[in-house]
Amino acid sequence: MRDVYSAVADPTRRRLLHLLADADELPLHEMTARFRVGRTAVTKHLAVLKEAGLVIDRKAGRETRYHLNAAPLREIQEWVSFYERFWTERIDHLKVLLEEENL
Amino acid sequence: MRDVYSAVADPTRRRLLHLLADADELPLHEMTARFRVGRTAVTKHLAVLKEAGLVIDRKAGRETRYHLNAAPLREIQEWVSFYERFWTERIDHLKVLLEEENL
DNA sequence: TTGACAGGACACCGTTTGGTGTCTTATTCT
DNA sequence: AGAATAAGACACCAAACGGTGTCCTGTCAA
Repeated sequence: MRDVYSAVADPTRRRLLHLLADADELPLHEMTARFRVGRTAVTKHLAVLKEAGLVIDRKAGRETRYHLNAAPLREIQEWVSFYERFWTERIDHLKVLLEEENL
Repeated sequence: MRDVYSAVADPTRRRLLHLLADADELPLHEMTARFRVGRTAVTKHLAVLKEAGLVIDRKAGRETRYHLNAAPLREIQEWVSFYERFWTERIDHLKVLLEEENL
């Protein structure tokens, strides 16, 4: 099983997730058509996403269809939400208030 | 400048960010002490974080002190929040409701 | 002033990554 | 039945990555 952070680190893989977000289910060749890179490369990216649990694939005739599974992204959301307080501008005001309180 | 997603993809770099979140400012040697890897490796990781704008460094005497700058993480938060609706269980109920409405 | 400490700057190395091309198999269409 | 399409399975490659060790230069303290 693969780390969800590194799965999402690649821009091509993020684009793949976005395509799947709009389409519910897509066959490999249809996705490949929207990229400059070849089929083999796209297959590899989808394999990485699958290892991270971000996509589910099933065979339908001669094509392999992929489906989004966003659940593992929760880990990233929770992780990043921890840092939320650091970019809120209110933090500066709070700092001042706390300093005043300590005096 | 470096992609914030790939900057955060490495677990060691995420740990570095967490250390800085607790400490406001830390010199290199103090961070190195908390890792198994050597100083050179830690320096490289901090360089990556700096390229992504996630840390700010300044020289103080013979030590280099690092400070967290979480702002670039907003991009990740916004990106991941787009997928939030996919893991909310209410989405299933909404789907059913929309289907009923279309009939 | 001499030694210890902090860290920049390299050179180096094995592994992973993102990509290619080719061959083969299974499925669909005519 | 025969052609075309979809995709798995390899082998291969250059570049990036994460790490090391070594050398050199400032800076602080005895």
